[in-house]
Amino acid sequence: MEKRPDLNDLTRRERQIMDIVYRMGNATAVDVMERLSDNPVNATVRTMLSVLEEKGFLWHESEKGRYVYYPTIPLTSARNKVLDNILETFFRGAEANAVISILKKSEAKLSDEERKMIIDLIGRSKKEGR
Amino acid sequence: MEKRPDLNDLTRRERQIMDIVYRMGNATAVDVMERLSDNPVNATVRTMLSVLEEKGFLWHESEKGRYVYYPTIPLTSARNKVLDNILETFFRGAEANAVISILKKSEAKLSDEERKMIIDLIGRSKKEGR
DNA sequence: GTCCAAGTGTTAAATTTTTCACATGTGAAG
DNA sequence: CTTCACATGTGAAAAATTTAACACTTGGAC
Repeated sequence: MEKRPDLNDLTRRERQIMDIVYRMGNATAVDVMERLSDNPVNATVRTMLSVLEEKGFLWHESEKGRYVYYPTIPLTSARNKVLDNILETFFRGAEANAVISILKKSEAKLSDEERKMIIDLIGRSKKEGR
Repeated sequence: MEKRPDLNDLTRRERQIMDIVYRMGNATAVDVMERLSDNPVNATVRTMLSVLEEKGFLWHESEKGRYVYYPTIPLTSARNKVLDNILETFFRGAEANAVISILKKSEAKLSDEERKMIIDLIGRSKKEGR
């Protein structure tokens, strides 16, 4: 039975690396190395990338002789997963705080559509809730 | 120079334990042990709790001879920190998706005040943005 | 084709994390 | 005040993570 990759099982270093890959969309060993604050040696990073691939978190394609790594779990799934997690452990019953906190950070960036969608959701909650 | 505790520096086990403590508000060794899915021995958990205390993530008080552990970083700070992190690495430019995703999960749970506050924030963004 | 800079895989060592056995301390009941 | 169930602290082994040395490939410039 092959275990499905779960972002919660990552070790510290693995997590740092996956964060970089998600942030960039894809990444080579050099990309990752450059962004790690404690400057590990290139070979080190490559080993970790291989490990992550073996564990099923990454896959790569070879482009002009260098490997470009991509996450196997798509960004959108990954972020919903992690969001669920922090809601569950840090925001139970305080979801509104999360929403408010995010909105404060991104005030000016909402499109009209997004605004509408959010207001819709709130309206619906008003009807049902209390 | 004493380093300030940073939730991003946690090892895997440490993170599991801190999650439990945050979830419960406070916790004894037994509490933690019971909630760890792979049933480590009691002494193991206690060692980890000591380590976490030494690193500055927890403190304890003794209550009828047993230690009750509390996070040093208050829940509200902690959750803002982790929220920042995931917004940064997973939701850049897609903050609205985060908001929508949260609202869908907590539709009925908003108080009138919260609803108002959220709508306010959205309104403000409308004025400034575009 | 030859060369070189820049890749890669592998293996083993170094370090860190995690585990647990064991000795010791403590509160409450009798 | 003795006892016992249930705490705690510690030290050292075991396991896991992380590092890097070394040997081998590969693409592109010449």
